[in-house]
Amino acid sequence: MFSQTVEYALRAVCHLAIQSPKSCTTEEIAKVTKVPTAYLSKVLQGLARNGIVKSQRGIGGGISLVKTPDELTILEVVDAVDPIQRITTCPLGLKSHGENLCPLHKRVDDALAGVQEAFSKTTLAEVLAEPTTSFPLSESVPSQDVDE
Amino acid sequence: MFSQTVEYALRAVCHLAIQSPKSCTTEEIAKVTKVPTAYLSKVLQGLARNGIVKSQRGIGGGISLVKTPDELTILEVVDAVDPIQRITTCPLGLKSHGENLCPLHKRVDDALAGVQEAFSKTTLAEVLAEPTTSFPLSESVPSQDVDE
DNA sequence: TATTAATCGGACATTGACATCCGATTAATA
DNA sequence: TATTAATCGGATGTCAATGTCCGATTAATA
Repeated sequence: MFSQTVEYALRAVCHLAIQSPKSCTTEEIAKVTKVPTAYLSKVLQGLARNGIVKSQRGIGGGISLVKTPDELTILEVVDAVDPIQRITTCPLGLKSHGENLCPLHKRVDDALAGVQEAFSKTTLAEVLAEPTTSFPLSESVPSQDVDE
Repeated sequence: MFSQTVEYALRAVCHLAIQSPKSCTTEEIAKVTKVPTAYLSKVLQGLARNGIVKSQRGIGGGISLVKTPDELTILEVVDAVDPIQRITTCPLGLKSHGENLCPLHKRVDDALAGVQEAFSKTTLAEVLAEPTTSFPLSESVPSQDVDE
């Protein structure tokens, strides 16, 4: 239902949020998120083109978030790599339906709207802050931060 | 987000529900739903394998619904051709997450659950009964049924 | 200025979704 | 029993998503 690319992008952004505002190399993100390095590179290029991350070439370079984790929603990430396509006009091209979707397509579009709504209301910061026994990308919940 | 095949299957089942309990030929369904005939044939075969429709070869044959429209949900149709895959275990294979999804994957799975929930609550009969200015697969709302 | 560490972007390979075609099969009926 | 109307299922084609590889480019620094 969601593409592999969306899953990869979310993992990557999640790691970047954890490390924020530090930048990370593609290599490092790939290792932590278990995404094929070469493909992740393409995904990150997409995120960069759409203003979610910025990239810096050369020594000391890497990828970092453009926004802070509390300003960045899951929806923005999803839409950057694989936009949620709402149904705006009748897929059969029926003239009389136009903007006014028939009940069938209305139900489907409502489902899409629900996903969009849910994703738009969740920031990366919220995902990372949520108290839980399992922490994104990590085998254990980070206890007290050791040091930096 | 939803596959072309899901869209086609919903259209086909919708027409079958309108004609229910009559059976229709693939050719006829294809014409009304504007789906490529040969491909629709494959989609219908899938629906038949999964017990949504039954098919009858030979003269006077065709495709018909197994259930009545008020017993058949959108979810059953969707799941028959392209099942909504919930996230049951950590996609990264992290041992400690197991059943217990991290907040990131929990949000994504919640979105899937929402779609599943919505689709499971809508029957084909409801879709066709809903008062509206646009009727599924048709340019005009069927006024008084002419005759049969 | 040479070296090193990093991303960029183009070419290519693989796979699955979407789509087409057609001979085989099935069933009604003249 | 021959004809006709219908689905079935296998072979094939096309294209986008996924994934790999590598030379070009960029920037820090010794």
